Amino acid sequence: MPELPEVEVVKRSLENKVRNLIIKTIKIKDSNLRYKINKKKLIKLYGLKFKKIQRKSKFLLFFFDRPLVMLVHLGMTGKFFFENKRKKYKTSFYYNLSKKKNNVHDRVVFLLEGKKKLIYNDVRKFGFIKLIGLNYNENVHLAKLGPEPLSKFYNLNYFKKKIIKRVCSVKSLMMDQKFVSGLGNIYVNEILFLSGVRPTRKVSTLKDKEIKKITKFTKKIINDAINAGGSTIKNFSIDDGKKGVYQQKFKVYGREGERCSNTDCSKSIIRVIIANRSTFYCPKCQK
DNA sequence: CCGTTAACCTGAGAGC
DNA sequence: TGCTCTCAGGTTAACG
Repeated sequence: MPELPEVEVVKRSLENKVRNLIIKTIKIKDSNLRYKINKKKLIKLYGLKFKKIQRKSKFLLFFFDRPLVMLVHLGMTGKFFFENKRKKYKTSFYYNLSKKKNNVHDRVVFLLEGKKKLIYNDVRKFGFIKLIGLNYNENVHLAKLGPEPLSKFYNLNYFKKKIIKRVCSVKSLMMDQKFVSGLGNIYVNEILFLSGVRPTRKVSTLKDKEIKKITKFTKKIINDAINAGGSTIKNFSIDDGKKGVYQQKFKVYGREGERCSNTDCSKSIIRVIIANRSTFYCPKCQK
């Protein structure tokens, strides 16, 4: 589901709600996420108090008043609900479950003090929750991540250095979390459109000027998307006022057959498959 | 090491 | 109404 901007919005939305709350009990309603939840490990969180939440690329790290870290990846459809007596808050990107009870995909429920709840809900179960130590940078999921798109290390020189030995398409490269961490299918499509670069281009053929555009528009789009509250797809209802609206700005993603948004272009957006993912571009504006 | 493909899981929406 | 098919914001094991 979520790429860097959405995970960042979840982090910001959740942090103030759970900070300093103590976990009373954890109910595992379905342990079969991407990795089976180790219940014996997870109950180490009983009695611990939530402190800060950190985001690393598409991962969330929950810190406590003990040296333990809860590592969460939302996969495609993972989301959090926060509930208090009066209200149920959803983090953005609510998958449409309008015809069914919306709690059938609750997987893990953290019962907090004051009858508050933090609920992890995940339709497709591609997300995961793991308990790790403070040396989280050595964790297998985090150790090999490339720089974040907003980092100063993601620039022309880095890009050129990394593509020397590679023969893949620019789309595949940017989806590779070891190259740059946090981008996904939507934002890579959008970045390449604004950069005027066709997703199928082999990285060896990229000109400096094009790489500069790609890094520049990466930062712009990711910043804009965070400021827009991320993108909300298949949304049914968001009741905490934090619904993401960046999807209104999509120029190519999901727009197969529609006219290119550039005013001087009359071509239609086409869709191809790259690395098993839908890829959208304008055949005229993207060279 | 690199690139590609399939697999993991569940539901929505289109077409018939 | 119901069946079948394709698609979905991600990651990674297995293979050449």
